[in-house]
Amino acid sequence: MKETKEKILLKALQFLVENDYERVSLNSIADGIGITKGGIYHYFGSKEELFQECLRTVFSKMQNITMNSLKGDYSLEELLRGLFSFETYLNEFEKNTGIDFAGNYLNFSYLMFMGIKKFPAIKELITEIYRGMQKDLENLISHLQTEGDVRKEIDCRQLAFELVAMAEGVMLISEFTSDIDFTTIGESLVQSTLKRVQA
Amino acid sequence: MKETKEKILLKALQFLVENDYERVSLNSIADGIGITKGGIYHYFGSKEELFQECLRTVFSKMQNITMNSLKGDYSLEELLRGLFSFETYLNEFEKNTGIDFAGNYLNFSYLMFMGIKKFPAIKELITEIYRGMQKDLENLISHLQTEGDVRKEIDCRQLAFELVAMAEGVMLISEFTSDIDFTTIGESLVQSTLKRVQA
Amino acid sequence: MKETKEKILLKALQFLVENDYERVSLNSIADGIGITKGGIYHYFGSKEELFQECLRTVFSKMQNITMNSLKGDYSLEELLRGLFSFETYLNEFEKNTGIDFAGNYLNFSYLMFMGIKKFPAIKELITEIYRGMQKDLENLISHLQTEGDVRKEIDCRQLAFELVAMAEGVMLISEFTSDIDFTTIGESLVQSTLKRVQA
Amino acid sequence: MKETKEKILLKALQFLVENDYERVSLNSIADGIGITKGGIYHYFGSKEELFQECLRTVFSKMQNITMNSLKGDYSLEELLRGLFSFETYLNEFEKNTGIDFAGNYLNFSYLMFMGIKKFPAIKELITEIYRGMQKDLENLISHLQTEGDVRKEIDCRQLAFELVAMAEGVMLISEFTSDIDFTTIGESLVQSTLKRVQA
DNA sequence: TATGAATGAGGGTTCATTCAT
DNA sequence: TATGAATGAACCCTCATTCAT
Repeated sequence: MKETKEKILLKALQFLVENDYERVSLNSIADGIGITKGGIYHYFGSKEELFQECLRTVFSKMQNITMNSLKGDYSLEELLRGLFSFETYLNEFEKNTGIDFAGNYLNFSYLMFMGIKKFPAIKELITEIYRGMQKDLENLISHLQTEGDVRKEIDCRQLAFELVAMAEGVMLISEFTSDIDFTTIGESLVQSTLKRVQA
Repeated sequence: MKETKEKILLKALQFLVENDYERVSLNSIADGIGITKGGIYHYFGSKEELFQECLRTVFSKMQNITMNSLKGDYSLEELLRGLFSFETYLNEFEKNTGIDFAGNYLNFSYLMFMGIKKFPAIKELITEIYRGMQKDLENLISHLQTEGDVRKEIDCRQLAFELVAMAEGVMLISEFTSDIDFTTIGESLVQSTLKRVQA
Repeated sequence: MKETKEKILLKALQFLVENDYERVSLNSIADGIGITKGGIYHYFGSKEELFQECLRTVFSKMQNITMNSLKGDYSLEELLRGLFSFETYLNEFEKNTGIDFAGNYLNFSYLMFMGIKKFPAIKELITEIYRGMQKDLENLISHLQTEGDVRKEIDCRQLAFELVAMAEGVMLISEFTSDIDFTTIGESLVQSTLKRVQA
Repeated sequence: MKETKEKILLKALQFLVENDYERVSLNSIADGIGITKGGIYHYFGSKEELFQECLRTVFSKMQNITMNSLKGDYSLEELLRGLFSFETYLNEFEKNTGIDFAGNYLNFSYLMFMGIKKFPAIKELITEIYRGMQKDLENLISHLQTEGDVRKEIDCRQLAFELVAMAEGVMLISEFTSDIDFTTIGESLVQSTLKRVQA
């Protein structure tokens, strides 16, 4: 049945969020879903294959989420506000995967870095995701520019890059800075960006 | 002699940049510097202890670098330009550690994430580094504000946070976006920040 | 198959009789029965677990032997003679375990002491064995007392303790005293005990 | 200085009472007395040599104690009472070695068994001790027999053996039987022995 | 489709021992 | 007389992998 394979992938992902690759044993996965180690080899040729598929699945879902979040007919302000409401991402993600990142951006980042170091193919996937986000954002901004909502002198491509980078950076740094409020930061970024970009 | 201990630490760090923690074996380190596995235990009580000291050293050096980079009597423009000249960091770092990150920010980030997940003590060290950077930056901006170079309505603390986050985010995202130039990005960020902040 | 597990247990016991715990390596056990070291971990979670089960098995069998030896409708003389025919124990034991103690009571004692020092659970088992022996003996003596074969003033419980202690002591000391004959000793003890106990 | 060597021996013994041979490392001994592992090799050619000398010392002291305890002009009752006042042994021993057996006969027995299994030479020493005890006891009893205090038909040699065995056995078994009082047992043995032996 | 026995390579760790100083 | 660096062998243990069933 398909169920078993998906159970394996899910358990693998769950453990991968908690421990690192080498620490996650096929045994623990098998135990976790009530099958035998050997059974895993019916669905995956090797541990690497399993985890590669696992990560591919994760980041595919992530791509869907980010793509959908940038479709639609947003005003500039709505666009920015969506971009800087960081928690939405992880929540959306948890809804789609069933994996609880516990609001922990570190765990998610670690997954990304680990995937990249281990599987070159994953790096391309992730690159694709960010590239897509930037492209979508660029298009939206460009559209707003055409309609006169964004200043003419703005380089849409670069702005898109900056915005994505900023969002990412804030999520990362906020892990190390407990005395600053997420929502305040988000709103502040929205306002300062509006000020320098809005026509 | 002290040489051996430092050779061990250096080799450990070198391997850690390339592979992940579990993959780096004491065997390979020992082989790499021409001693026996058992010899490592003359200097370190365990693998964990070795790598913790290894990471502690790395991040201590990083702290020194970042702290020094934010001392001095900068104008607002100089300050921002220093903040967004990303390559300077890694270069400075390589000069101090002898470790070649090959302009690869991912490897460095991985080191950070791994350290945080594995050693709580390291997390505190890193938190301290970022907190320090933000505090130093806040003070510098605050000073500039007193002198009338920065707008009165700016919240210095929050601006400091945003700037650090942005710098970090750009370095990270740029790893996935090969078609944008680092120097251009940096200069553009300097300009747009000046525009919204300068009195 | 169950065979392998039992082979492991048996080999472990055999080596344990010869060397001490720390000296018996899983390697030697594995080699001794033609499997791999890793194979042992299919049946036992750790070296300790293996040897604990090993000792538990040994002492359980011992319990059975001693219990059976004290059941039945013996006369006082038969009872004592059974108690002081030391070799019977070890012979019986070898029949049940296949382990050759080579008439060497020291090896067996060592097993006991080692088990006690290392595994608290084993200590309780052994305590139980001796307590059982004493209780059974006490009941038998008490029964004989009721029937008028044992003097009224005898404290059955204490006599039981003394007899067990004496039997044990003789077995132990005889290891260091080669110039005294076991059978003579046994018979002599039977006679002197009869003299002071028999009604 | 002689001090160091004795410190080593003493520390070795102390650890040997607590852990078993393989578990006691030269490192822990060296640490325990504030010297280096290498320093031990100035006094002992190997670990085995050290511990053999260590055990030899222990059992030599034991021999002195037991020998002295059976010298003197005792009455039969005094003799027996001395023999069955078990705690005296360990106390005397602790006074001479500084090692605390914590009233724990098991630890002492274990030392004996371990020594025997590991060093054949030690076995002979111990055999000698017991043989000596039996011989001394035999002489004392024989002397009492000549004086008419012990029945004529008693085989002195065998009685000596029995008494030593009983004492040993009681100490051993009492470790497993917590609900019987040492002093009561001792006194009871004295009485019952008197009854069957005294002229 | 899945089990379970077994392998074999490798990992971290301990420790007696050596030796230059 | 003692240190301290270093070795090397052995140890327990883990785990991905294979394969007969």
